Amino acid sequence: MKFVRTAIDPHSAARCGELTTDHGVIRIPIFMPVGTVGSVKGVYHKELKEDIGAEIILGNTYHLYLRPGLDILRQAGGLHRFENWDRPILTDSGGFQVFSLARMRKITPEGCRFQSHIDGSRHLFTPENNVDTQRIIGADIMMALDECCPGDADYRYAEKSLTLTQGWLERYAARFKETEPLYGYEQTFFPIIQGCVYPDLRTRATEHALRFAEVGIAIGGLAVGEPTEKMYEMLERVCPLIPQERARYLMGVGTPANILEGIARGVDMFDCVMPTRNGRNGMLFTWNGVLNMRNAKWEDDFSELDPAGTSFVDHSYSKAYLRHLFIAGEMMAAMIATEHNLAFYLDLVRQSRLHIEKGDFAFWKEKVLPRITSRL
RNA sequence: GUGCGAUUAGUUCAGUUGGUAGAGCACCAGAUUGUGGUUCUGGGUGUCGUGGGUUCGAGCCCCACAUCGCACC
Repeated sequence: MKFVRTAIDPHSAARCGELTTDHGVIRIPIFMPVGTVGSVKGVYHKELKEDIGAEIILGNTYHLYLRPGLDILRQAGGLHRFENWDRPILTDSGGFQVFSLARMRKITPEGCRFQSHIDGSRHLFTPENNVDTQRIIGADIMMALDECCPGDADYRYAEKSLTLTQGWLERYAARFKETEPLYGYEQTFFPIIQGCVYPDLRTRATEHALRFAEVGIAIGGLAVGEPTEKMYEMLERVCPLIPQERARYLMGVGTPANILEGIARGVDMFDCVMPTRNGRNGMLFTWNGVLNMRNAKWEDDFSELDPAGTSFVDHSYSKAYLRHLFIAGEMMAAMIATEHNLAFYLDLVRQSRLHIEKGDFAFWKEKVLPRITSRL
C-alpha cells in the first residue's frame, strides 16, 4: 500500500494524491461513507459505486465484533466478501463506540472493558485482540485502538488519556507487525493522534504517532464537543508536523464547511455520519445550502430536488414528493436523502480535487462557503 | 321510539368543591460530526357539539336540540 501526493494548492495546505490499495486507488481528498455494520444504511453498493462514486467505505470493529461476530466474519472470508464490496474498506477500531455507546465501560492500561449495548454481555478490547479482530474483518486500512478524549476534558485528564492511547498504540503496532493478513491482500494501519485541544499535547501525540505511520495517520478526538475554531487550530498545529508523503485522516468530520476547511489545512480523508444520519432525518446538503425536507414550506414545491445535484435522485424526484415521503415515514425518504447527500459529499471532494489541481482551491473555497452553509 | 352514557387541540383523552383549559401521539420549528432507522430541545395549534338559562363568574349546574355509542321496545 502506498500514498503519493500528486498536486498542491499554492495558496493553502490542500493537496491531491493517490492512496493505492489492493482493492483499488483512492483519490484524495476523499470522503468515506460510513457503513458501520457492513452496510451504508439505505444504499445499494451498485449506487455507491455508480451513482455516488464512493471509492472507499467504513466499517466498525465494535459493531461487527458484536454482530455478526468474528466467527461468521471469518467463515464469510472477511467483510469485503461478506457484504460483496470490492473497493477499499477502512475499519474504525471501536474505541470511539466504547466511549459513546457501551454501558459501563472501564478503561485501564490493559484495554477497555465494556458491556454490549445490544445484550449487556461483557467484553474486553485490548490493542492486541483489536488487531486480531480487524485482521478477521479484513479492512484495507485498520485504525489503532485509542481513547477518544472528550472535547471539554481538562488538561490533566487529556494528558493521562494521551499517555494511555500512546501505550496502546505501541502494543497495537507490535501486534500488527507479528500478524499477517488472512485473505491474501495487504492491510495497513493508521495510528491516531489525540491530545484534546491542548497544542503541546497534540504536538507530542503527533511526534509519537508518526513513528508508527507507514502510509497514513489519523487525527482523532476532534468534533467531540470543542468549538469548531479549536478544531481548526489543532489542524493547523498538527498537519505541518506530518510529512507530505503521509495521508492524513480527520476522523468523524464533518459538515461540508468542516471538510473544505480541513482540506485547506492539509487533511486528505474524512468520514462522518452526517450525510447519512441527518439525511435519514430529513436534512439535505446542497451547493445552494442546507434544507430541512420536513419543513412545511416544501409541501407544494414541485421543482426537482437539487438542480445542481449529481445523483439521479436529484432529477427524478421533487421537493414536495420527498417531503411527503418523510412526513409519511416512508423508507424511500431516507434512501433518497441518503443517496443525495452522499453524492453531494463526494461531489464536494471531487470539486475540491479539481480546484487544487487548478491551483485556485483557496479562492474557490471562500466563494462557495457562504452558499453551502446557508439555510434554505 | 324509550332509557343510559358520551361530545374538550389534528387524534386519543384528563380537567378537583364553579374562578375562561392540559397530557401522550400527531403537527410546527431547531439541534445532531470515528451511526442504535436515533436521540434531544422548543412551540399548544381550542367557538370546551349547538342554542338558551342560573351565577359576579360555567368545560363543570339546569333546559332544549344535534350527533355518536350501548341497552330495551
